[in-house]
Amino acid sequence: MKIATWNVNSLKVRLPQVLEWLATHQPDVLCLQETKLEDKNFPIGAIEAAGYRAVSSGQKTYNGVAILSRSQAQEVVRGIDGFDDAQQRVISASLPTPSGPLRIVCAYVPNGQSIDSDKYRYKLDWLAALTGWLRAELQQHPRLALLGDFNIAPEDRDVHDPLAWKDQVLCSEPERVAFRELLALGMVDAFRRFEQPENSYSWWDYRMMAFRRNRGLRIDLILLSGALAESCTACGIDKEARRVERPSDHAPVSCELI
DNA sequence: ATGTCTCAGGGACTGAGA
Repeated sequence: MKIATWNVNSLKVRLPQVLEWLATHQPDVLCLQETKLEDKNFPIGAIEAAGYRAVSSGQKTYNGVAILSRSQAQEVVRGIDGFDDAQQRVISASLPTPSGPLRIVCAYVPNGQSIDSDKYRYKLDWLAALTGWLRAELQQHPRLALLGDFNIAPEDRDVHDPLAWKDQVLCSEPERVAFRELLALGMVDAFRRFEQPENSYSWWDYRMMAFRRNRGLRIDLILLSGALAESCTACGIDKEARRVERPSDHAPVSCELI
């Protein structure tokens, strides 16, 4: 089965591109971030017409996450248990598979703005809460995949110009330490389990012709629990989705699970 | 290189967030 994640930067604007991508790539699961829609405005009709179910946790203007799936999502949970957060950034659900239930956690990690911002402190607190919560979730759901926009480039090879980005938000050491705390739960970065092209990124700033010059960062990730990582046979970034008319600034990332 | 895109408020543009 194929599971995927995509920061769409407004589902209202990006709906045609999302429907096109679903039709072409036929994922079993697609996690969306930055839907920027309240649940009552979610385009459920168009999604269902495309053959998918959807659960969402949205708000007006900012943030918002959703899980699209072929089969009906079960045990849907919104947010991080024990972390009071007005921002809609996490939705989780279970999906039946032949190998047993698959737990999907769709996350939109705070951007942090800059390392001297109060939003950066919020980002680090948020990541600590996510990690603590996931430790318990993994006990409950051993076949767990965490997909989303992490707003962290894990290593220098995930950055087009590591020197320019050194100690900047998305690349700073405290963020990378927080990311490694997630890995320490036994999670595996699916993308790095396979040989990949050099200079592989998932996000490029709209400005400065960044995409055309491939000046990007790899911040959209799929982390798999140990049990699931064994069954992963491929992982890749779909740069083509960044070449379409009116693209998101992010490209989708997907992986294959047996 | 504060250079693009999206959204809300409010009825043209500005500011916020990314």
